[in-house]
Amino acid sequence: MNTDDILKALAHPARLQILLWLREPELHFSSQTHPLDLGVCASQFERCGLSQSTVSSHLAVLQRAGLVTSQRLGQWIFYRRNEATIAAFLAELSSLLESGESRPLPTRSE
Amino acid sequence: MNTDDILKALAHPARLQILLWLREPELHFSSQTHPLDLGVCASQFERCGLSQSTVSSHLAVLQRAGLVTSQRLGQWIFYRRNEATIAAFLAELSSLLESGESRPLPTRSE
DNA sequence: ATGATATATCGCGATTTATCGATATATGTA
DNA sequence: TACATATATCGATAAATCGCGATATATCAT
Repeated sequence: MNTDDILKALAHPARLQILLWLREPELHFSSQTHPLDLGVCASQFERCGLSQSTVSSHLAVLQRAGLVTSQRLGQWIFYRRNEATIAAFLAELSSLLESGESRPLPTRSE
Repeated sequence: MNTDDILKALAHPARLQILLWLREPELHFSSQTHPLDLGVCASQFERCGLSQSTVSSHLAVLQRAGLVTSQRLGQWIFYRRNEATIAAFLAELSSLLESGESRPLPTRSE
């Protein structure tokens, strides 16, 4: 888990969008004929408006950062989020960035 | 709070390093003669190995992203973390990226 | 006013990233 | 085998980012 690589991977709107779409495959990719449990077909992400080759390149960046995994099934390659890496990254980033100050105690309301 | 701008700002090791240094000013900038409550002098960050102009540019990126604020005092400009924005960003990123399993999903304004 | 210090901005070259079309590779089908 | 489909890779161009020195601006001190 390389935090710098992940931050770079997230620093492009199309790549972030892909990760967000993959949070709810059944909502965004219901048109896919194959079961969504396998993942989402690479070609599905061309809906972001970029060409096939560009989308392929973005998926490679996400995969190299460890944010997604892929699985070939016949001619198709299905992509899924790598929840373990995503969770580890969020934990790491929070740990790094969060204020070191001891938090003010919550005030008791009524 | 623009999540995309913040992600881009964090996607450079020197800028991330500056934010991390600013978490504990008394630990990293004890050499500063001025009180650290004011913030940390811009020139202090040249310890990352980059030139004065480059450091100034990185500080401007952090400030435009809302991650730090600055305060002029005489010839010096003191930088501090903007804890509110940092916390809001972390909350937003977690909300966006965390696994959507059995959880209401946020909608994203482009 | 002069000079010194701190920071920002400008201008430029170097590097990286983004994007595309074309092509290569892998698989499936007839 | 030949053809179609899905994806990756290649080559080129464009755009963005990075980094620097030089310079401008603002403030302080004398």
